[in-house]
Amino acid sequence: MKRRPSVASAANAKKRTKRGKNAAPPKRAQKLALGQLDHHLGYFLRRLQIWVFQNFIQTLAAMHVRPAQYSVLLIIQANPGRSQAAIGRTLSIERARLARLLHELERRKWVTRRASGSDARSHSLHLTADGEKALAKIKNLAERHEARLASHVGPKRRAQLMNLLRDFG
Amino acid sequence: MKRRPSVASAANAKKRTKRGKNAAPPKRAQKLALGQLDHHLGYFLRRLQIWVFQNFIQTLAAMHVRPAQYSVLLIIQANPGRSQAAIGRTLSIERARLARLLHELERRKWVTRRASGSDARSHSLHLTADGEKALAKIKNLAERHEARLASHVGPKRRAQLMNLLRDFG
DNA sequence: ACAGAATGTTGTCATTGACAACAAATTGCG
DNA sequence: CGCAATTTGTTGTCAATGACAACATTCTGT
Repeated sequence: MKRRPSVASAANAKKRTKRGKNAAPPKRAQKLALGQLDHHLGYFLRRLQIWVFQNFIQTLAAMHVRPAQYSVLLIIQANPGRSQAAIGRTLSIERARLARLLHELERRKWVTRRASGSDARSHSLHLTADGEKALAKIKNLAERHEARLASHVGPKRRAQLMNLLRDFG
Repeated sequence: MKRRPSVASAANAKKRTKRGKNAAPPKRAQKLALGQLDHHLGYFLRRLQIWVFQNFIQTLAAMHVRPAQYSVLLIIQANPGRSQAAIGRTLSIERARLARLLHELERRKWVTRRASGSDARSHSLHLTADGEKALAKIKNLAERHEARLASHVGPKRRAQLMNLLRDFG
């Protein structure tokens, strides 16, 4: 910050007013008007999405699993033997990023990549036994996360949001 | 990718089958099963949020405004003269990031930072005349974005989502 | 008056999304 | 069949973002 000579004026006399019970809250608690932001779905969508991801990451911190990794593990479990391209299409993860993400999962011995019998370019992805075990633990934590989410937004609101968001692909 | 000798087998004979109208779609269109992902609000929340932000960025590409910049401009317009700290608290933008974001808006002559009369540490933020003009254009584009969003998710669903998301923060 | 908090700045690091170039393999089409 | 275009996976790079630490300056509370 550029430091400049103080320009203190008499204008801050009102700061000395002692606050009655309906007066303004202390400065650090003030929230400002949202203006037009109040009419943008994306703003509220993003705020909740950030809350959800942060809670997920914290809740699963013990397993060091991030949301994208979790989603890839689930998709491999539900669709064993598929290629990176198929998984990337399903989750909208770009090829380059998925390749690096899978390197990490392979390094941890959770995922194997075998040669595909039908297409020598592609890998056939499977969970290892370790991967299945880890994913079981991870799913437990993910359920805890989902419960916290429900109590944060309200179970009813959570269900309504699920319905609205799921069936519109 | 590691290149290995082809292991072509007879197993791909079915690839020659000609597809009837109910047969599987071509490989590149296949979507896989979601597994447990289908029960996670965060997954669907994130997918829609990504769609919204990408559409926003594309729709406002002519003005080179990103979502975070837009939100800061709106908050300054709705609350002229406030400090960076107040704006950061409202939008949950971290101090360091907001400082750099405002440097950029100041460089573009959309925002000014005057010395605050009451607190020599803080800046008093205002839109310039240029900033007001630019924001008017930006708001027009943002309305176009919001209309596209409504036609993507359905106007009714959009309204329901707004209600669910807005009044719980 | 003085310790601790707040404000804004700069530096650094990790994650993420996007894009380009590449080798190997497959597909499509004449 | 033969060859161009496409697909698959890999690596490299860049920009945006979020997080955190250190710092000088200023304010607050007691």
